[in-house]
Amino acid sequence: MAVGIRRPRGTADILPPETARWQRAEAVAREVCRLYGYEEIRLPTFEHTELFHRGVGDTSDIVEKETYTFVDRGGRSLTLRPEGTAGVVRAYLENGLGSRPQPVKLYYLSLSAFRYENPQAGRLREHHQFGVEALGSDDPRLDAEVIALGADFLRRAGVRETGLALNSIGCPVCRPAYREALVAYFAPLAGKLCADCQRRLQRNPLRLLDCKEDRELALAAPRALDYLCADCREHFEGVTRALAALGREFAIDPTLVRGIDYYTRTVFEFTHGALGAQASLFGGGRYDGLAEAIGGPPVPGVGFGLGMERLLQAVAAETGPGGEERAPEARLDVFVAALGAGREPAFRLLARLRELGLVADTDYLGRSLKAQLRAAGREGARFVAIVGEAEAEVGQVTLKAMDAGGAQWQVAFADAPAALRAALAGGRAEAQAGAPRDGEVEA
RNA sequence: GUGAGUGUAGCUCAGCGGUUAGAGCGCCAGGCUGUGGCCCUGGAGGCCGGGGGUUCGAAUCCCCUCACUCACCCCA
Repeated sequence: MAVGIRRPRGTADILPPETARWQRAEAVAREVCRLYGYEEIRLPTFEHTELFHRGVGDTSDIVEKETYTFVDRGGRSLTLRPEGTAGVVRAYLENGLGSRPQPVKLYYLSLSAFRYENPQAGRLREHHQFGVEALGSDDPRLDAEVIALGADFLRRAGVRETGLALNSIGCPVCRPAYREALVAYFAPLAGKLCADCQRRLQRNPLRLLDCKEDRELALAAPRALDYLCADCREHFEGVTRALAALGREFAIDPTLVRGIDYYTRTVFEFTHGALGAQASLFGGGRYDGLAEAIGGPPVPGVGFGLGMERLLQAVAAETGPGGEERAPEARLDVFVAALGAGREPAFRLLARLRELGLVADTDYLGRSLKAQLRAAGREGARFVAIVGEAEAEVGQVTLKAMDAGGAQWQVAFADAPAALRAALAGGRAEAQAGAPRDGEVEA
């Protein structure tokens, strides 16, 4: 209200203490990736528009009506990435990662993705994804590994109430037949289909299964699994066997197709009950044709993308309202309170404490001692170092414990850092033992 | 792109035709010429989202617009 310019629709400012929750989730993601042997990749935020048209697909809703596309000053058509996979595959090809040991296993973290959508719960115009891509192998065990990695991440991040839906949508060999079967099934029912579905019948019949208008129709439709070629059937069985070997539970959902065109064979999705209409926590699958589609040699791949905002929403829902509020405060080892002539030496002390690795801060508002102590308490300081007129005169520092006892003693200015370090390391008992007895004052 | 709901202090909200628009929390200060938490007192902070209209008079009623929320579509 106070400012004239506000953030664009569908974007979010992420402030402390919310950023701390992001950092915790990100730390978990890095750790899980490390265990599975995935390394981080960072990519440009925008790519040539062509990449997404050929990769994600012209007939996908994402490219058809949700991209942020612009022409730069050099006349190039560029697009803010709507997802992460196409860029990863492009980078794999462009940087010759095919000549590294295969498979190449990569992850990206809090990668921003842009889609021109109407915002609602769990949906933004800019959101952030944690994703994983394993390139260079079509081994079904790799599909299972990617799924297991995602599941482990969810569990460690604090999400338990989640379910895995799995399906296979075949490959270029078997999909045409399935496509025809779908059209044959839906065509006589065209009159009953919604406007969008009328169009899908022509352009992208698989997506008819996605329609929420009439679940009965979709559930009764021919199933992709029944039309798989021998290779795809074997692959799918391999995935389910591998998941069983890993002890992972899943439910086969014949209507699961997903909205991005590059998927082949395996598709999967984790859903969570606390996300409103946007139940999908993360989704992914195999994309063996993507590298070729964007002009490279055939490179099989499998991966997923996970929405960080939705993840944190799910974590918050499971932690409970109280737990979410109780974000750990930024603890301070020492608050340096300064008054009058003490301000110069106090500022030097502050720098010295930080050099020693203590978390230290001071007052920058010229406040009264009372107010500075209040600030110290608010920031969770364990000790306060007071350097006022009196201390400055005799070259000493008053140290005060901020616990219930509030013990207080004085040390020479030069000894203050060591005394504070000892007090912090040993707790209050040692702190007092190390302090001159006659210097102690009861609060 | 479509539909519904909501816009009042930094936050959560009250006020819903009638003097200078309020509370709680938070922030700052005082109560104690230098001692935190609890308490008390005070202060700062609002073009009542924006524009137009109705009216003697609009935060309040009407219209438009923008934003937010939820939902459709689709996705993370």
